[in-house]
Amino acid sequence: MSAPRPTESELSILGILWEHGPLRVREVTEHLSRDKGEEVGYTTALKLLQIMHEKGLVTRDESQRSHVYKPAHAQRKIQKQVIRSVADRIFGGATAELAMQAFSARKAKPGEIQQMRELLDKLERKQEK
Amino acid sequence: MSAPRPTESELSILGILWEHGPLRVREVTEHLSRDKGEEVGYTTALKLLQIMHEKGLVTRDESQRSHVYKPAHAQRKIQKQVIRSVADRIFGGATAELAMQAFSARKAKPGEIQQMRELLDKLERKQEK
DNA sequence: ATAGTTCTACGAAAAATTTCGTTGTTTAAT
DNA sequence: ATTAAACAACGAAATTTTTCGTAGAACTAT
Repeated sequence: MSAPRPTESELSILGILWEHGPLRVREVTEHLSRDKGEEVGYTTALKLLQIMHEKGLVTRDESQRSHVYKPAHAQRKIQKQVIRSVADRIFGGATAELAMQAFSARKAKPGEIQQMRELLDKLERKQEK
Repeated sequence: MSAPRPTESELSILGILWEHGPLRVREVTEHLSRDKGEEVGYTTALKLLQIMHEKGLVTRDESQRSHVYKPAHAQRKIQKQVIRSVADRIFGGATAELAMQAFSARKAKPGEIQQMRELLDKLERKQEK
């Protein structure tokens, strides 16, 4: 029962749910509209969430009249899935290359550089064994 | 005249063209089939390339009967575009986070770790100014 | 109670993307 | 000179994804 690959819109919704916790359709609609800079219809968001529910991409609490949705899978898991897909398509599979491009894509904060250094140290230690 | 955002299939084709140089439709078809693990029709690939040509995603040399296609934009440019899109959707815009996930996605080679260290040094020096 | 609002469910329209069949032309082989 | 193979162009079918309208149930406030 592996999760089907989310579409673009579905990824947007998952992003919203991960960032802003369990949400009702109305709230998802608002976030979606804001992110997109363009009004999104309520039933549009509803339908998307219903489909995602069928696919097993989200779970929902139906105890209240307005159902409350949350992602069915860990953010890390889906992120990794997408990274692999992108890497395979346009980086020739080179995730390290992807990582470097990503780091250069926007100005890094000092904390982020430090964090990356620590990651590198950890990876290196793991290798030496 | 900014490049329209490529679809998934279009990205796959761009990936092939970047990796294997200017190609004819037949060759693209073969790569596509191989990557996908499933036969792709010749006219399917042809049509995609024609559409990409209309959109300005590829250029082609028509001096020979079988046209030769190549990407219209630098690999780096499109890569960055996709990275931003992915980061905004499911990383809350955090490209640094995306980078770290990517680096962990597959086992890094020693050279890659070194390369990333150098990138960090460079970025840090740039910041200190 | 009645009217207005909010919600789910659902089907189907609309739009976007991908796949394919046909046609006519050029090249290659017999 | 015929026949066969390879090609571009094109339209349209097929599929996938997104958007929307409508109906009916549940809740709210008068």
